[in-house]
Amino acid sequence: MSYTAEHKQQTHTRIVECARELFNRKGFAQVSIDEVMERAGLTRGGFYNHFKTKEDLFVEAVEAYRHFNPAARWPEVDFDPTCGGNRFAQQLIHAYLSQTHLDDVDGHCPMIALPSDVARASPRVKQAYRELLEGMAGVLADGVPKSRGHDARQRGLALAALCIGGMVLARTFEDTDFRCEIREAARATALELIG
Amino acid sequence: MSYTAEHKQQTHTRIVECARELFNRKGFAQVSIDEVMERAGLTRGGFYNHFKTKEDLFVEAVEAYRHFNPAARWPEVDFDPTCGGNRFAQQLIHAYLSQTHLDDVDGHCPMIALPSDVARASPRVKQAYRELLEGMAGVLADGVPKSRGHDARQRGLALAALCIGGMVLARTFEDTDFRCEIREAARATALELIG
DNA sequence: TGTACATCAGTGAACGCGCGTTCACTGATGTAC
DNA sequence: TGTACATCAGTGAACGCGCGTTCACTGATGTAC
Repeated sequence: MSYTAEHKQQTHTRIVECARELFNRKGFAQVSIDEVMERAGLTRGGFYNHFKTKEDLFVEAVEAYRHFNPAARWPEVDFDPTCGGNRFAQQLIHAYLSQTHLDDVDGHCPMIALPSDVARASPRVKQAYRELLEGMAGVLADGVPKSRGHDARQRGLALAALCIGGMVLARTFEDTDFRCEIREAARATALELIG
Repeated sequence: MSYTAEHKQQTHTRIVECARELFNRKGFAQVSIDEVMERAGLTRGGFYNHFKTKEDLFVEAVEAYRHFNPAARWPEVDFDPTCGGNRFAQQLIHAYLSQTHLDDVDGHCPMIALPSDVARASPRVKQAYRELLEGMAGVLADGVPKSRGHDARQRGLALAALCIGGMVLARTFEDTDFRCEIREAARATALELIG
């Protein structure tokens, strides 16, 4: 029976995780399969035991981020799952636009690192990306104070655009001060909007 | 004396313009020099009469956007150069987050199309990108009502992040309704913030 | 318990292709006389 | 005005390289007996 299914699954997951990190760093097209496999401690040829094409790997790499634990990723934030929607949205904004997140290139949210790659990719990749965005916008929409009469979904999408846009721009530059300035600017306005 | 300097300059500009459009559409790495030159009505080899490397073309393509006329680009907006800073910022937000801009892939602002490419490019490309961003944030900062006691530069950067983030996200998807929903959400919140 | 075997995850050479860049050339152009 | 010439923008074949993918193979593993 050769190896166990579990062993294959572990290898598969390891490849996806290495790919996700490399795509975050360098973009989809700039990462070779050789590079991914080497990082996973394997060689080129084995890739096709796990994936039909490189594009399939892209889909799984974007999907993979959903399984991540925000509490583990942003240890400086005390995520409180029992608190109300507004408090949770505040915590998300705080963590998403944190210096920790900005500095953790491997761990970047794919929405920050890969929008232009996704724009050129297959519908399946776009779908995985959309699910991430709807998830984030949903959490933010749940945090919009009902008293103010805003369209919560609309405000949630705008807040997501502000958070993601702020990080996309901050990530683009090398100047430490400018990166931080953009991040802080987006954070201050986002927190003000959520009230 | 062969051709005039003016003739060479015209060809040079034509190549940059074609490159800018193609980079907007497909990203820097996904566009070949063959493709750019063919679009400009020339052949491969001539490229190196005009540029030392492909990266040099990238710098000029990002810089090129500064020379564009917003009134020509967004004909549905009555830009009024004599109006106050606040009105002008409103007009910019309206035009930047317009359906016209979203649909005009060739004419997209490079800040929307190329952030991840710029993040991986040389300092010169980053500098050209930063100048675009500072320009946009400056116009927006000039539009922030002074009465509210906000840090105008900070608010200008956040508004730029919201506008750019909204367009980056909208651009990522194919679903017409979803694209429009994101764009409108970002526009409504941005206009509300500028007051 | 020990051994022979079937499986298939993983290997690494090879293929075909496209790309950035180089280079020897060509021929349209402006100038000198 | 007309012609011979020098220039250099533009041409297109060629080079070297890296990539996605294929394929014949190998050898570690779990199972059957």
